[in-house]
Amino acid sequence: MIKDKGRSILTESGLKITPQRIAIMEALLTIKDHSTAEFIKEYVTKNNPNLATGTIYNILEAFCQKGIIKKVKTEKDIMRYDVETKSHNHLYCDECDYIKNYFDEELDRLLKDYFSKKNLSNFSIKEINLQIVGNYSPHKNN
Amino acid sequence: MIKDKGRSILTESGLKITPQRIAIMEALLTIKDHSTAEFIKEYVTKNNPNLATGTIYNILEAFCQKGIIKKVKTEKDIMRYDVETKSHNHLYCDECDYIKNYFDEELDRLLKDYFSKKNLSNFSIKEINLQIVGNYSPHKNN
DNA sequence: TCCTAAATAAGAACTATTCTTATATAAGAA
DNA sequence: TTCTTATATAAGAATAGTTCTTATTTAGGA
Repeated sequence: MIKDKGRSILTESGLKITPQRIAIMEALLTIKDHSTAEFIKEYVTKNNPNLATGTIYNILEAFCQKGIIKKVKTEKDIMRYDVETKSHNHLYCDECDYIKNYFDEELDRLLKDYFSKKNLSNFSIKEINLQIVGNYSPHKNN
Repeated sequence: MIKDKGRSILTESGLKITPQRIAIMEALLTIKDHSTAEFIKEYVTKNNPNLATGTIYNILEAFCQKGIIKKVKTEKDIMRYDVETKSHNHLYCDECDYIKNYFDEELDRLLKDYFSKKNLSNFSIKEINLQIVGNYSPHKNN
């Protein structure tokens, strides 16, 4: 069950287990898609009407710092949060602001090999994000 | 001269030539780096103290639509504007919020070839942006 | 020179996010 | 279990980058 999965992720992270964190964890795992804070708020406040907006941002930030989720920036400048931890890149639709995960191990390897050959002076690489911008059809909105 | 270059870019674009547009064009060409709207404002208002903030955004937006410049978002979520039109990717420093252009034709070719082989279903690629996030040293701030 | 659509100035409005402070609570200690 | 205390949360004010509104000005064609 998603609730148990969420709870165990929290336990492993070392974060205090609170109802708010469980609710947001559950929302992230259920929604799956790259949710905005606002969408998460809508989802979560159905059952937890008093959950404050600031708390949502606090919790999402805490999850980011523990590596449970990752921030993804959209074309339209709103932060979205990604629960997928497996290495992947993103397809950005520039019309509907939808982001789709793009898994491609071959591509990952290609890039990794490429940059390990290169030596970027004065720059140590932490991660490489490939934004594939284009047009997703049919459009999805959330 | 930069002023002439700016003016001729404007003429080619078909945009009306106004003192404000010339000033911003000149600023972009002089600063070169990925400027924030605020930095451009500071630069431009030295000689044009009445240039309104909204006008700067309008003009930058107009330039973007004509393809003269491109928007680039930083790690800290502030919009920056890039005058470089040659194909390139970006090095993002996650500490000093500096963005450096990264030119690499071999990489461009590699990616282009890779995705022309692939067939992403329901998605037509317009452009591929590689964000190379890491640590730029020494740090630059602006 | 005149005309008109387009551009600008000024500043209010907006919105995603962060901050502040008082209150509540998780979870280890006794 | 109850107590303790550092941590988390609620509520809403504050912030900041950006957009919007409206009156005024201006570029460039007629």
